Amino acid sequence: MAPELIEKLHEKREKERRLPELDVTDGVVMRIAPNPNGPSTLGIARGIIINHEYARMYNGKFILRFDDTDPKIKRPMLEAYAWYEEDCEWLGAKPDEIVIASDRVDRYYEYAEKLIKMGKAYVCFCAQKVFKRLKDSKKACPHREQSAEGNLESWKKMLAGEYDEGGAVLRIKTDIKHKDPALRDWVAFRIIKTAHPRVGDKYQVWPMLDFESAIEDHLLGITHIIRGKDLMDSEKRQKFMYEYLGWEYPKTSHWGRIKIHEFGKLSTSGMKKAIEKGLYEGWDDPRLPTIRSFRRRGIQPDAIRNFMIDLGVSGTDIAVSMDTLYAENRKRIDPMANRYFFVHDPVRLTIKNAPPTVAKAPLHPNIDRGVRKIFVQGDVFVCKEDVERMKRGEILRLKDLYNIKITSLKPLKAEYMGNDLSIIRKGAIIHWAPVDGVKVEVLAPDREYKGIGEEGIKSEPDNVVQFERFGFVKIDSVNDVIRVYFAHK
RNA sequence: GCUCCGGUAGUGUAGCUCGGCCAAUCAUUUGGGACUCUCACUCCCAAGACUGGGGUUCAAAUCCCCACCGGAGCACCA
Repeated sequence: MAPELIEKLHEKREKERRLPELDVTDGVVMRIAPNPNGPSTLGIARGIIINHEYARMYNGKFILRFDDTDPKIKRPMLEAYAWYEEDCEWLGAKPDEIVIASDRVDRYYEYAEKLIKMGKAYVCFCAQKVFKRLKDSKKACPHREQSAEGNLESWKKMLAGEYDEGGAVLRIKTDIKHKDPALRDWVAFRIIKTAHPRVGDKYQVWPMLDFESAIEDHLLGITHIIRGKDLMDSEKRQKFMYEYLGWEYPKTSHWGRIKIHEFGKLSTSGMKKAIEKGLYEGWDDPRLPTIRSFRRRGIQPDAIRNFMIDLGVSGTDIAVSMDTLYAENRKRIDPMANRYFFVHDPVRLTIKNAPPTVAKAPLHPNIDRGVRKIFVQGDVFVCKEDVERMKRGEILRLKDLYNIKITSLKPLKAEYMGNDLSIIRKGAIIHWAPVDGVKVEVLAPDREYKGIGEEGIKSEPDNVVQFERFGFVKIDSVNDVIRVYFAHK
């Protein structure tokens, strides 16, 4: 192909990977604002990657902000703060700034007071159900008419801890008759007496996401917000505040629901429960869609990044398959992964008349990195799956070793048949493991595989390798038993 | 019930702003083939879509209306 044509192809491919342009007037400041009530998941990685990518595209700023303002229901996890930083960095999205909401509660109080004084917020003592009934019929509650002074006094009492949990909330006045019920006089602060994992019992009055996020986005100078469409109404609620305070709302766009075939609908809290019950080994269990898990399985950050950028930012609800991510990952790890034999559910195969042989198998089929030498004298292990397909009298090739003829199935026996490569045909080559091989356990999303591998696997801790005819894996730990995490086919 | 958003091949996506160059892009997937001592990689070939109905127009995936389908919000969660 002509070089200029190849050039053109590359150009085209580059274009695919780009996100749609942003409407930029004056710089770009993006943020990802998770609640650290668990580690980052694939869903949050989308937010991290897309927002960071936009900041990068426009030489802007990328901020990681922890919206950890609920010490009770979605209680933050102390370790998760550092995990988020780690995961962002690993994904190639190192934040330029990190902000923690629970450090800045006093500021939120200041703005609350300001809004109360402006007559744009009021302390509401209605029971939740009572208010809902009023709101649904477009009726104001009696507390809405309280004077600014009266509200200020109640607010101070709230802060002083004079009310019980659920006894009072601060509401932002919007339009109680607004046609959209989701926008009518929303809650900005509520009382929570549970201690916060970071700041303890310093505060008993906590802002709701809509309030905290509204203030922070302004203070941090966020120019563009890109997030899930579940937060669409949040924008409409916050815009009332922005108008009262004379601020300009960032430009926004929202993407749809993302569902991953292979993982179903696992929420952070759902995963937490399952881990506590012992169903999973931990947050980085390979069966969980957390970034920590992907990292442990040998999924490359670039693969995740391209995958996310390819998904784009459309408002459509999408259901994606991990196959696409795996294909992306395979392209990256195939050149670097050395090849080894691993036999799961091993069956001992006795070979008659075989001369002692040193098998020489290439570490990589396309790149010359030398060979692995495996000494074999007579017997080897083969996969139960392969045994089940064997027929008596069949001639097979033990890959990189020699040929055999199956002479018996019940006790599995074979006969040495020389080394003639011309017998090789599709489906007649199987892999094997030496009888003195190492014990290997592979933890895969669907099951755990136990078996025997060749000695050389020991020399690859933390590396991604390919177990031939099995799949790509990452060597997790090397002890008496080698622990391995399965990546994909 | 009220409010909002969206519907391009199996899956995701480009095209829609400013209608014609769209018999619709790219990737993945699936099928076939080549190569190969892996069911991996690479390469080649093929398959497969504008939700439906009206309207505007010389011309509609693109603009307008209706219908249908999907999703989100209406929390003292984020």
